[in-house]
Amino acid sequence: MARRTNTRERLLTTAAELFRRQGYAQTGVNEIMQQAKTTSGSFYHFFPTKEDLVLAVVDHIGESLDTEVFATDPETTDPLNRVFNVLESYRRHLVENDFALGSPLGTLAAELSQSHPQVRERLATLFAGWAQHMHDMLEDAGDRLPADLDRSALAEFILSTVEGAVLQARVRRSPAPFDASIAALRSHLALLAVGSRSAAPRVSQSRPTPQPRTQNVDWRAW
Amino acid sequence: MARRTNTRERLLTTAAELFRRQGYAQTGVNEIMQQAKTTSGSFYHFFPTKEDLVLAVVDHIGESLDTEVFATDPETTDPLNRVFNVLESYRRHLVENDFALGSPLGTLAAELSQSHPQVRERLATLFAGWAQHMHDMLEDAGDRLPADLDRSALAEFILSTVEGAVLQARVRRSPAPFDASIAALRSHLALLAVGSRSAAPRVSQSRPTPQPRTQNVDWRAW
DNA sequence: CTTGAACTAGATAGAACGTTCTAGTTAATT
DNA sequence: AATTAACTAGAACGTTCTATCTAGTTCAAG
Repeated sequence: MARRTNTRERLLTTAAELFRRQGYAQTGVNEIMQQAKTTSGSFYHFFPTKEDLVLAVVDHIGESLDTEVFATDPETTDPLNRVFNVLESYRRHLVENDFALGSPLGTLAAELSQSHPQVRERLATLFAGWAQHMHDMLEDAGDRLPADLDRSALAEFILSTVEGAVLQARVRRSPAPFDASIAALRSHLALLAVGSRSAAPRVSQSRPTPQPRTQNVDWRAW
Repeated sequence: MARRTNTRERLLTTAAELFRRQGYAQTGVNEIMQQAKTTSGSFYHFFPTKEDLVLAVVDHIGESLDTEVFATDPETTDPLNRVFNVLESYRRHLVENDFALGSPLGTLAAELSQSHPQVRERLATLFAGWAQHMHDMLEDAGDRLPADLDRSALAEFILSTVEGAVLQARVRRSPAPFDASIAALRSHLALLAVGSRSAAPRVSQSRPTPQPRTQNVDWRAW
């Protein structure tokens, strides 16, 4: 039976944004219904409970990780540039929304991982998927990183850093701690690359002052 | 007027733990009252609203940052060891509570930084204080780190990493992503130290298998 | 002993919440 | 045109929540 309306989709995307902006408990089903311009009849036709909705939202986030965050940018062939383009997309979401939006995974994870086991399970899968995507990029870097480097561990490290960096930026309402964190990550990868090659790229240790940037500057640019 | 009972303190510590374990919205004042063995009369005698309580909890967390997390351990004089002892204390809280407790700052920050401006402000101060403490330790490391290294940025980087690492560990219910993140942080500091000295410490790039550890092993041990 | 501020007890109020229910309307299928 | 499943509308329900209210008890100070 083909779907006849887009109400379900409207509820899903509305809820996704509201949850990301203000959390799960702070977002009432009434608010979701109003903003999605529908009523409780439709809401409960598509989602038996509010928890079913958040589970669908988590799945939806999982899809957008593949199709948006980690969508292979054909113009960026350099794997390490792709790594920092992902981080840059987190930064863009922060500043474009005045630090009102958290990380898509992080906000729900912090709030629900204890009380909603099903949500926690799916988020765990998505975190693992995120790290896997990052791992693949690091693999693609080939011999530009040391052969004995644990790329899975490094991927989880990068995930930790970006989640914490978003959190700090949100609370401080400033891009500074985010930028400092990502700059240090750049420095780390540069140092690793130094160790694995004879030609040593220059690594600035001083605080960067990031500018609006285009997509394909060199990954050591900040 | 001297305080005659410890009810206020009981409410405060009970709320602090419950908020950290299950979040602000998930924790009702009834649950706090019951677990603190008092009634609503007392609750609202000390805290006019639930928000006043969480503000007091945040202040309480701020104090315990100074007195517990960053209390100068007199037996650990090496500044870089002190850095990783702090991170180790986060790990201990995680495993000793089966990943049920989040970071004291992180849990409230993720949930309330958008909807409760006063909470957000105080948390911002505490994040800055955390980074300042960390910065001081890095300063204490003196010439073991490069002279031109931005120690404030590095401190914020460490904070980002540990907050994200706790989040990942909570969601995955495993210490592995935490350990991977902290190991990478160790590696980063080691690499920085390499660059600033002639004698190069050995840095293992392979995944660590952390053991229960005593306080004063060398900071490169993992 | 009296007074009064500090504190406690617990019933109850009043709003907000997620959810249910009945009565529809819409549109594809036969 | 009739049928039927998909979907919508919105009032109402029952629960849970924070907060209030009244009536106390306790205890240090005068």
